[in-house]
Amino acid sequence: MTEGTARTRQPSMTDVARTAGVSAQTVSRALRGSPNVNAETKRRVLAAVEQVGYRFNSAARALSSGRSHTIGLVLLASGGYYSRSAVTAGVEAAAGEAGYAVNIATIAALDTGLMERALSKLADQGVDGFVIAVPLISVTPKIEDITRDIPTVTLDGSRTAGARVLGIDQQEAGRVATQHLLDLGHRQVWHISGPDEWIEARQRRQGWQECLDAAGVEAPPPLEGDWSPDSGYRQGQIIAMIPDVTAVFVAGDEMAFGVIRALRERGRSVPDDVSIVSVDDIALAAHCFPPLTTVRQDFYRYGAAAVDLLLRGDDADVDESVASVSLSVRESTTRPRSG
Amino acid sequence: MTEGTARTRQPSMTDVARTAGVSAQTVSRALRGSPNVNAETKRRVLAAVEQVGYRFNSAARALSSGRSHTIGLVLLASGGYYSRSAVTAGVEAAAGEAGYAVNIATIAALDTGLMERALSKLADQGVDGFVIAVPLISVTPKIEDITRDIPTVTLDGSRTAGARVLGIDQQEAGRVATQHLLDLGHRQVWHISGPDEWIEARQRRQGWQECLDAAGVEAPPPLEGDWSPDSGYRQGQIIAMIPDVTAVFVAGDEMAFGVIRALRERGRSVPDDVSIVSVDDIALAAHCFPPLTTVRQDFYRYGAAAVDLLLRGDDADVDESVASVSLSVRESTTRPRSG
DNA sequence: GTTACTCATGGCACCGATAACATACGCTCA
DNA sequence: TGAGCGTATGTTATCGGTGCCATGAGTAAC
Repeated sequence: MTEGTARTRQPSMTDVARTAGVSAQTVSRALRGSPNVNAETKRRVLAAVEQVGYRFNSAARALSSGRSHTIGLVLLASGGYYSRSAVTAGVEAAAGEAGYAVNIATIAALDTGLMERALSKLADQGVDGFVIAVPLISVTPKIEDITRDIPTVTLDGSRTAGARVLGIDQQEAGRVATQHLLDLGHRQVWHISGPDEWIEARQRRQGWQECLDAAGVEAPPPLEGDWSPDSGYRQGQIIAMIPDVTAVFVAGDEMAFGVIRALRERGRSVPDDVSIVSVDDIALAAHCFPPLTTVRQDFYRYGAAAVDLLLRGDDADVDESVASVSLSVRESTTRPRSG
Repeated sequence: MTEGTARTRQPSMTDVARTAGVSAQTVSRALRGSPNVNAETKRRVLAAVEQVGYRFNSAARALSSGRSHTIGLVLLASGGYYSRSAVTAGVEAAAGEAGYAVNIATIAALDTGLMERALSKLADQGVDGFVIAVPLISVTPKIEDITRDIPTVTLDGSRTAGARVLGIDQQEAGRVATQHLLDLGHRQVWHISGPDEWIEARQRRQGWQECLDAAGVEAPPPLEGDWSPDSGYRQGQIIAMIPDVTAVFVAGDEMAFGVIRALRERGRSVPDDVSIVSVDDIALAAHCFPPLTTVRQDFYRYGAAAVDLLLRGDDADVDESVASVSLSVRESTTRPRSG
C-alpha cells in the first residue's frame, strides 16, 4: 500500500483515559454505567470517547469478563422459511435490546451430527446462551455437555440437560383449528401433520385428536408432511383420492398451499368441497386463493420471549402472553354442502 | 450451590500443552494447521485436546490476532421474508465453510439512523466484514467511516466508501419477464415496482422500460409497492380499475400474490384477462392459484457469493454464475384473448 | 568441515478490557 | 478527635491465545 499515513490501531480505553485525564479503569466504569462515577468525570469521559473515536472492543471484554454478550441461535435451513425469518427477527430484537448480539448457526437437516457441530461451533464462538429453534431429535452426551455448561432455551419443547423450555401450547392450536371445522358442521376432520420429530407437530396432532375424541368422532389416520409446500402437495394428492373428505386440518400454512393446489388439480374445490384450516398465518395466507383460514402464531414474539427467558429467566409472565393463539377466519373453510 | 467440585475454568491451550508435553505455541500451531508441525506431535496434541475437553476461545484469538472471524449481516425486518431467510442461509453456509461466524443485525425500517446503529453495533462486536442486504438510502459520514475501516459487500448495488458491490443483473430479470409477456402477444405491459430506494427495484424497472422501448411500445406509468403482499393488493386494485390491461410485470412474488387477489376480487381473471409475471420464484410460487410465472433468483447462492467476495475477493467467477436468471413459466401468464 | 538453510519447537511480550484490591477524600457520629 | 464508612478513583494482575524472535537439530552444498 502506498498510503501516506499508516493504518494505526484503533484507539483503546487507555487513549480515552489519557485524553480525559483519568485512569482506564474509570473509563471502563463510566462506560458501563457504574454508579460510583462522578457526573462531571463521566461527561469528560464521554467527550473523550467522541474526540478520539473510540470503539468498544468486545473481544477484550469477553476475554477478561468471561462473558461474550452474544447468544447463539440454531435454525433449520429447510422447513418454514416464514417462521424462521420471524423468529430470527424476534430473537435479534430482544437480544439487541438487552445489549446482546446474535450468532446464527443453520443446520441443513435434522441430523444429530449436524446439531452437535452447530452447537459446538457456537460454543467455540463463546456464546453466553443458546436459543434452539429446531427439535432435538436425539440428545447425545455431547449435546448434553454443551447445554449443561451454557444456558439454553428450546423453542419446540425438546428437553436436554439444563435447558429451559419455552412452552407454547400447540395443542391448543390444533384444538382451535379442529373445533372450528366441527362447529361449521363437518362430521369428520382429516389431518396432515408436520414431521413427527417436531414436538410442535405432535402437539398440534394431539390437539386435533383430543378435539375429535371429545366430539365422539373417531380420528382418521393422520398423514405426515415436512412443512414444505411440496410435501403438502403430495399429501393433498392422497387426500384428493379419498371420497367423502370434507375438512382437513393442515399443520402449517405452507403445506396448506400445496394441499389446496392438489385438491384443485383433482377437481375438488376449496372450500366448496373441502374446507382447509391450518396454522401460522404467514403474510401470504390472506392473499392466496382461497384466502386461508388459519391459527395465528406470533413467531416474532415467540423469538423475543425465548431471549427474555434466556437472559432474565422470568418464566411466569412470558409464557402467558406468548401462548395465546387466535383463529383468522377466511375463505378456505365453510359449512359442508349437506351440513 | 452445594456441588462438591467447584466449577473450574475451562481448559486452555496451556492445559493441552502440558498434557501433550509440548509448548502452548505448538498447540496453537497444530490446531491452526500450520505446516511446520510434526505429524506425530500434531496427533499428540489432538489427543490431548480430546482428553482435557479443550474448547477454543475465540475471544482470546480475536484479541490477540485482531481478527474475530465473524462477519456481520445487515437485514431489513420487513420486506421479503423469503429472500431474507434464503440470503441468511447462504451467507451462513459460506461463512461457516470458511470458518467464520455470522452476526446479524436487523433494521426495522429503511432509516439512516437505524442503519448507522446497526453497523455500529456490529462494528463494536468486532466483525471482520459486512454483508449489507438492504439498500443504503443515504450514506452518511458515519456509515462511510465504518465501511472504510471494515470490508463491506453490498447486495443491492448501493455504493459506499470501500465497499464491493455484488452485481446481479436485475435489469436482465426485468427484461426477461417483460419479453416473455411481449412474446406471448401482449401489446402493453404494466409494471408494479418495488420501493424506489432499492436498486433492485430500479434495475428491474429499467429492464422493463428498455424492453418496451426496444419493442417500440410506450411504457405506461409504473406503480410502486413495498414488496409486501398488502402493497401488491393495493396496487392491484388500481390496476383492476384500468381497462385494457392485459399484462403486468410485478417486481416481486409476494406482491404478485396481492395483485392477483385484487384482480380476482374485481372480477378480472388471471391469466385469462390479465397475465402476471414476477420475480423471485419463492417456494410458494408454484403452489398458489394460479401458479406464478416468475423469474427465478437464487438467493441462497446470492448470499453465499457475497461472503466469497468478502473473504476472497475473487469477483470474476462469482459474478458470472450468480448473475444468471431463468424464467419459470407457469400458469399466471398466457396469450391475450384477442392476441 | 564449515557455511547455509530448513524444519520443528520454545520463550516471551502483548492485544484491551475487567476483577480485585488499594488508596484518598469527605463525612458522620460517638 | 478519631473510628468507621461510603464514594470516587488509581494500580496491578489476569483472561487465553498469537506474533515475533530465538534456538537446536538435521541436512545439503561448497
